Amino acid sequence: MNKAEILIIDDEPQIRKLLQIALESNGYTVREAATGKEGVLLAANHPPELILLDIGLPDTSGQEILKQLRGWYSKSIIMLTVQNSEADIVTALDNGASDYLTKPFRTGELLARIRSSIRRNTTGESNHLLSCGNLLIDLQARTVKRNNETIKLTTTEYNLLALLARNEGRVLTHQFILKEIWGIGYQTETQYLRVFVASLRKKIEDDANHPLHIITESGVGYRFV
Amino acid sequence: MNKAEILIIDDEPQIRKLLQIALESNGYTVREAATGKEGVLLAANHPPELILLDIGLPDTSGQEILKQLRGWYSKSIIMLTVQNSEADIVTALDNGASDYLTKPFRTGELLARIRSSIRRNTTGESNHLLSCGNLLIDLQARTVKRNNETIKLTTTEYNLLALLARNEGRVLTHQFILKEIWGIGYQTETQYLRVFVASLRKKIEDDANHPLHIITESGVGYRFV
DNA sequence: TCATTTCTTTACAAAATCTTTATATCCTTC
DNA sequence: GAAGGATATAAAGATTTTGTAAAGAAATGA
Repeated sequence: MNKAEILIIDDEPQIRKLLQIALESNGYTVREAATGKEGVLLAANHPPELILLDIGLPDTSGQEILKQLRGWYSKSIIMLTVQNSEADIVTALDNGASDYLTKPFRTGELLARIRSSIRRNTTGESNHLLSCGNLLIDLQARTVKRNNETIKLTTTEYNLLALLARNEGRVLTHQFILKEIWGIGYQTETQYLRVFVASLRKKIEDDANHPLHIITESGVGYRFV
Repeated sequence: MNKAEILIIDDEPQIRKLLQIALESNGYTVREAATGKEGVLLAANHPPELILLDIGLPDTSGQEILKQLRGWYSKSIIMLTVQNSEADIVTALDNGASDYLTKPFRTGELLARIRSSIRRNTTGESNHLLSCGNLLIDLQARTVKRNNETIKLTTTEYNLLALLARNEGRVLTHQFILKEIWGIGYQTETQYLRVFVASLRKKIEDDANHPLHIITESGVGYRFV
């Protein structure tokens, strides 16, 4: 069977070793690079299915490498970050990162994120039916069903949900969402977002206090699962 | 009752007269245009159920008019041709004509072709009976029954209801509905829509204040269920 | 032609949605 | 466990959108 190739770009040997073991034991083929330069070269010669990129690299900043890669590489790039680096994360997502993981990370979460990222870029975007648990979003009919019952959403609520759902599994920054839904010029109005996320949760979550669909990524944005 | 509208675009007055008599005596409403330009204008202001288009027009060639119409008009267009013009016919079919008739034509064949063309584009090949709760819409007969009693609708009311019902469950935007019923150029006249939705609701809903069939999607359009 | 129906337009009332403010809650860090 | 930042929620205006009635214009049919 074909093993998906994953490229790790990180300067810390222990992290690389840890990732290698976790990934290989789960059926992935792994390549490693200790520097950004080396990583770009490897990616160019052996385009992998997914790249794990450390945000803090010694030679060139991870952000720089990310931009370079995004010049031609269109598959998923997951950033590896340390805690409390929201600003870096937001920049990275703006630069085209697919997702991020905060060190130290649990293997389960790592694998889940990788699976979801790979799935996302293999499935065709053409589908207009998004099904997520008890939710069914029909982008063509512009309707949303929960447990098979059509629920009533306002224009903004629907737009927001559709945006999140189209990017299932991926973190969308506050700024990005505000730009998409309200337009440029509203990118600082994060309170709008909170209000509408709250009302959406009331309508689509079983328990709005423990949301299963719209997940808060504190300091960064929201994620739909 | 509700008569389907047919637009004739032909420069010869005798042909128009002949068609008009044949069609009106068979329950159609007829509009006439002597030039291609005039025809396009009429079609845009009163989208008919079907268009009869002469292939040899004096101002612009019928082929040109056909292409223009097909830019936005999706129902049937039957070309009227003279004998021995196979090449023209092939071009016309390539340009999106639904069918053709060779002059001189027998009335029986004309009516048969028209019936079949209208049937094809009103029903999407299959059923022409839409049943929704206590409503029964017959797209071929252009009648609507509520609780088994035929109710009286104006042409516009019927067209609107049929459009909504054919797209059951799907949100249709104001602009789309206006374009389909009133023609391109009416896409900002949302007030027309409100007036007609109100009068439709009065006729088909049990309680017009709590409509079950025509649902308002605020800021977007209407949905039929 | 004239009466009748249907469509268009206007005006205003009603409802829904959005924005803003205020306050509560959660979470991280010290 | 207290402080501070970020997030959640409720509820009040403010605004936009929708519904309805009714009058004038146009089209239709006898």
